[in-house]
Amino acid sequence: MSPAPEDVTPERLRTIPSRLLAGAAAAGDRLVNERLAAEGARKWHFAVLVALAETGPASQSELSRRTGVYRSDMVAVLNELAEGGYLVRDPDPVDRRRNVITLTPAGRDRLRQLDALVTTAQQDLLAPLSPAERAELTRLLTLLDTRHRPPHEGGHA
Amino acid sequence: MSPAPEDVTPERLRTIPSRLLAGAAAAGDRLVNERLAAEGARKWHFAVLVALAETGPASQSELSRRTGVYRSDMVAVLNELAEGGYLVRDPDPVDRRRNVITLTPAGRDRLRQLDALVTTAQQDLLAPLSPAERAELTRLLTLLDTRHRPPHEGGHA
DNA sequence: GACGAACGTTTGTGGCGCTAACGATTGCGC
DNA sequence: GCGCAATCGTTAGCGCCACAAACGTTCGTC
Repeated sequence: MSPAPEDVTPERLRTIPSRLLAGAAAAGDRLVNERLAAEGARKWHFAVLVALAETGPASQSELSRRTGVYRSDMVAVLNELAEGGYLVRDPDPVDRRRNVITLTPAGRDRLRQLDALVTTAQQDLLAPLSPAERAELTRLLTLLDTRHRPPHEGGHA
Repeated sequence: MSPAPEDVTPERLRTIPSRLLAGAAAAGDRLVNERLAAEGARKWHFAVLVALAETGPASQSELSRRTGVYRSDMVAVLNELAEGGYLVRDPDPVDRRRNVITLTPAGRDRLRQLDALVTTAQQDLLAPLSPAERAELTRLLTLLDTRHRPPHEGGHA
């Protein structure tokens, strides 16, 4: 026990890293969401489109692992994207438990559109920082993220 | 099958600052919450206790501004803390619209207890970083936070 | 005395992370 | 072959959190 009577630092709340992180993350989410919402999209839509564009057609559970969206919630996201004609969901002939999700040309266009919005949102978010500071922040956050990863999804390509 | 030249970089999802921020913030929140939950508390309880300890008795709306908890949600938080005997809620004699929230001795003890938990959680969160990196991260996050503040609540105390 | 604003409170909404369960299918051990 | 555990997509639901809307009370001001 360390019995310090008046131990509370002034401005204590503003110095707690997890609170600072939460605040900055909220600001980033707000920026991204309001821009995507203007086009009727949410960040998950973007994440799924990126994942599909990066490595081609994939199953839902693979998309779930790569984007961080839960398989339960992935269903609705894919429904919405399919309604917009941005992707198609076909049963996998080689494994009939799975669906094969494939990006359509419209989906590629949509991705380019949303990507532009997300990119400018990032610039606005990081506007208070110099280029060197942005790079350093990104580096530090990547360190934290890779170190504090949820259990599964380890190594393979 | 090869995508367009202007297309997405591999690992694009892992390089988006708002996503990195969200991931790190989630890790921090998870660490803090699971420790506080072990004592039957949540981070709002801690935030309110800190605010009260820093500047003494305050009204609910003032606590709301200082902690970032919405006035609507503040009600329940104060109810829970009052049930535990950590603070008392009295009508303000000089302005009968307000309540004066006052920390009890038990509240001070509770604060010390929770503060210890939160502090170790911060250490675990920042464990992957060197002391210099932790300071730099805190500095950068503070810059982002102060620059991206919600509208109201400008300067004075 | 009327009016607009602030305060505390209740109620509701939507996003998000996560759990539980279920039917269909698969691969594995035997 | 056959049973069994695991995987996949899906539905339903919970809890936390940020936030909006509305209401009665009270204050300040005119």
